[in-house]
Amino acid sequence: MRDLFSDSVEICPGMVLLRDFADSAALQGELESVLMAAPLRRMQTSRGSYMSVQTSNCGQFGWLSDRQGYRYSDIDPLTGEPWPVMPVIFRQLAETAAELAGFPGFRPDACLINYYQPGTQMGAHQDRDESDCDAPIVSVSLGINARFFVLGSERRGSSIPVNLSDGDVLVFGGPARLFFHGVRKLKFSEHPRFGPVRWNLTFRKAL
DNA sequence: AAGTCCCC
DNA sequence: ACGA
Repeated sequence: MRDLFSDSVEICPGMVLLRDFADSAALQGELESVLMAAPLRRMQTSRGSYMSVQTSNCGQFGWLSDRQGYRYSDIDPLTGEPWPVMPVIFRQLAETAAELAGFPGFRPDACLINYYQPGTQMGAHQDRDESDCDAPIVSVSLGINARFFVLGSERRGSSIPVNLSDGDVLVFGGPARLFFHGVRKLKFSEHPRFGPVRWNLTFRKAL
């Protein structure tokens, strides 16, 4: 497709960062529409504690966590309705980024929306609730900067730090598909359009 | 364990 | 470290 895009960095084998690849303003408008139909909520973990991030979903399937554990569902438990349709520009961005990163044919059926405010963090975890781990994960950052970190196949050990800014797209697949990763406690800063918050869109092939 | 707590 |  477009080998024209030069501002890409290989973080580790299977993990590619496309810097400022996404049209942040265009995604922002679609995001607002999605959230009107599927509002943000705070998910509970299986042991009863709450995640600091607030989440929603769009696409055929949405990621859920509650006392039953983690899973994908085609129904939003908050509204009882199917999740909002994945906007065309969301899907096209994810497919193009995956192809550029070396994962052609990616067709996401789920988009998890994570909302971070100052103080929000995401502990080290693996994305392992998808049936097809041959498909990569495409992660789009919007709003203020965040300090992302990557471990390996084990939770312990040293991490690779990655600064993620508005419009950055991180693709991880192949050997990095099941790597532990997370987001450090978000530091206060402001973005001209989004204000003092960060959004993350992660595209997956859930089923 | 996508979190919390506790000790160095 | 914990117990999933």
